[in-house]
Amino acid sequence: MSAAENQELKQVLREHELKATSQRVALLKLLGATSEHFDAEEIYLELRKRQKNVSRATVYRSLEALVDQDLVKKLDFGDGRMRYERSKGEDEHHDHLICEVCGKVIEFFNLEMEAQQLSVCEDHGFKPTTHTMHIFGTCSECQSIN
Amino acid sequence: MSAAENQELKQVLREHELKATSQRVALLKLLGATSEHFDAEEIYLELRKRQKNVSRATVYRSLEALVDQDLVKKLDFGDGRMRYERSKGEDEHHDHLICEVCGKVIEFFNLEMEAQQLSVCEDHGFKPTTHTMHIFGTCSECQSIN
DNA sequence: AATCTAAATGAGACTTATTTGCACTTGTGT
DNA sequence: ACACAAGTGCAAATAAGTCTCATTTAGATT
Repeated sequence: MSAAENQELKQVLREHELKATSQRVALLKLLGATSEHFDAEEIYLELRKRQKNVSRATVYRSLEALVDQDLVKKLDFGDGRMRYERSKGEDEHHDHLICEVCGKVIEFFNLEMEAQQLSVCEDHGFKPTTHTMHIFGTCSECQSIN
Repeated sequence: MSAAENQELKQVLREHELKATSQRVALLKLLGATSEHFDAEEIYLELRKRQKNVSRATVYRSLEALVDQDLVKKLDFGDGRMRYERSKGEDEHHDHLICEVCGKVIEFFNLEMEAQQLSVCEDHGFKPTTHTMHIFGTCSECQSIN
């Protein structure tokens, strides 16, 4: 259906020196359509449901390529597999609240905190490249269900 | 040699309803003697060097038991294997600066940052249990070597 | 439109980290 | 000393991700 969107995604890929294969377009479309944080296996299964020809290897390789190009972000929630999300606009960095009950992930950004991080790095003469900040706990909904 | 330390560690284990086996004592002793962050394989190899009878399965199972009892902390530096460190005194929480060049891990604690985290949680009606904050980058030594 | 070629893909074998099933061993309470 | 649940060792099993290599394809070239 969304032939226009497809063209757009192909263009994005080409701008990043990546061949615009149907697999990559489908992958980008999938990640773009949701704010969920899929793991590689979920992506693989979902793509299979939609278009037959994708392999796990391609999912992994495409994800790596897209992460390299900052089109996709790779997240580690500490449960043994990586999650992926479509990168939002430039530098739209955020951290995560992760509900241990329902698994929901809430994104947040806090300037003060980022500033504190830089200050800590300075104190140690440390030059930061990236960071991960994950707060685990119970989200408001799961608290009330309780 | 340190018969006294051994007794002490056995006591600690018993207080946590864990049988004080030689393997667990050795494991605790190893982790207690250093501020390094070992992975399971390193622990396994190191214990083997010291006393013959340990298996990987036991290392993993013991670590799990010790983590459950908060005697040991399990850390995820995002490189595909878990690291372990002996828990320090009560609530002696800290976060990590991780050098991507030499792999060194620097621990830090910043009260402001912890406060900010609580404030973020409050904003979202989120009840936190734990969090991980890892800053990746280049440590001062690796910067000067450069 | 047909052709060319480096990049990408699929299938499946492989690796690495961790878990599990099960028979055997060992702390520890009595 | 004894009994038995907790703990252990071994090897086989998973799980996530990587790699090899033969085949396909996007996209540049004619």
